[in-house]
Amino acid sequence: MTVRVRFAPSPTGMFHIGGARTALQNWIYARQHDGVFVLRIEDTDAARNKPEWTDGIISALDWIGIERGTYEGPYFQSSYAADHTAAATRLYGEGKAYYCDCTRDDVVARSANKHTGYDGFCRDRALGPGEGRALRFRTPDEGETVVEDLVRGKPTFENKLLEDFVIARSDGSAVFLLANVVDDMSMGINHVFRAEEHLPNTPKQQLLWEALGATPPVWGHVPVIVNEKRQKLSKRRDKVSLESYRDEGYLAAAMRNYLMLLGWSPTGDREIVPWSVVEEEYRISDVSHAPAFFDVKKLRAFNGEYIRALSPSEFTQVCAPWLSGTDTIPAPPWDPAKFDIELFLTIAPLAQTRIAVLSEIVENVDFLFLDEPVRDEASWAKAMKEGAAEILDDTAAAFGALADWSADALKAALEQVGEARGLKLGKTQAPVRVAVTGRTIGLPLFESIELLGRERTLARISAARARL
RNA sequence: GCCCUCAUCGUCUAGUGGCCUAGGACGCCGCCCUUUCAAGGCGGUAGCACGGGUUCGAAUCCCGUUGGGGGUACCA
Repeated sequence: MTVRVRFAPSPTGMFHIGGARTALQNWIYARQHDGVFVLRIEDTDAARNKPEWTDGIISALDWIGIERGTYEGPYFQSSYAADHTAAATRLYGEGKAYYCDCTRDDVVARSANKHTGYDGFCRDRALGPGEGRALRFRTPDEGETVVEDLVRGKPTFENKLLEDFVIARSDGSAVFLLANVVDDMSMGINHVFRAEEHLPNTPKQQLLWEALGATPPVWGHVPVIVNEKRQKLSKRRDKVSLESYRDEGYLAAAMRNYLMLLGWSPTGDREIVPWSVVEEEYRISDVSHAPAFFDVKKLRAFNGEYIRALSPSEFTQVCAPWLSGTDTIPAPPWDPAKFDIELFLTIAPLAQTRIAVLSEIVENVDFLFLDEPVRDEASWAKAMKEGAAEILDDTAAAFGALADWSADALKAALEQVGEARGLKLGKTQAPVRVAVTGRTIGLPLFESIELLGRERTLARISAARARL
């Protein structure tokens, strides 16, 4: 039997990092078993779906390593609507479903408790199809439904506690529970790995598989990812879109590595491992049963390590989008004509160990391409204290007289300026750094000044001096 | 409320009855290096939720308590 897994997102918003994780889990399982990964876009909620979200899903999958062309699909659930209604009709015809004209209010009014399920009011009323009538699946009154779950064992549900749930709306369209099962059946899906939030749906769907005469798949329900308050990541409260992390400058390799580490770890005392190791060692059955917190700080640390591991040319390549801007990444503050790739290439290695996300490259090199350095008032206030004017004057004179405009010579010159006043280099460099780069922190000063050149450096020092 | 589910440092985890004086990583703290900031090196901080069993022996097995999470729609 060929393993067939699927990833079935609905295009209702930006691509969720939790979705990326389940996609990866399914992907890995398929790879490990020489199976097939199917992408199905569940676009049946017409009110909330938008085509652009579908493109977003596909490109996000691409970015994370699930490249188009290497999987089956995308299929669109909306194009199988006829199959869904046919299944609903069949269930009705076989007496496994019945029509119901109760409104939610009716049900609540009869039950006293807002959260009680449907009470079966219409079970034996033998209603036919009609206006305002939804089709409900008739669940068994006895026995239990056991879910075979690769991560959780055998969650067991008492059938009598399963309400008669709606499978088709009054307009005839199938709801998620049914459509999802019908498509999985017709697409030959035999393993379903998804987030734990779907576990309560599983007995219902399993009943549907059986009622439709098929063998249910093997399930695997992975704990959800939570925020610092230990709640499921939500689009409203939390930063969850994969795209936003991408645009901030997280590397796909770091992101996927981190995502897989939520609830799992490779053998040995290691965490940062090549993707091939993950593909080889990852076992869905080893995934932790408890929800995991999405720790951006740790992601950042991972990303920094991945960045540092890049070769110089790779580093330049991945920085490119932030150096010019894209549709979703803001353009840098400098005039594009002033950008000098040679200067960037020279300074890049100094920046590589200093940034944790790629977007930070901009503030590290902007002084080279801007006509005027940025004005960071906090930095100015911190560095331009008493004595700063004299240091700037002395430095301008010393730099101006320098025969050899090199980092070493510049450093020696500034050291002399400091020594004359009994200051350590750490103190002396501060006003100069702010005058030249605009900020109190940044790349190594003398290398930066060497690249900036004598003319621009002296101009900036005197401009700062004039401002004091 | 009801159903399902889970429980090792602040966080992500290793651990599957003796290798545990509970290991690693992120974070945090300190020291070294140092022109700022990083990086790097060294060291430190901190945990088996609680209570009962079972056993010669329990973080590991059982029961209970407490606490957390998910679900409870004619959304997906």
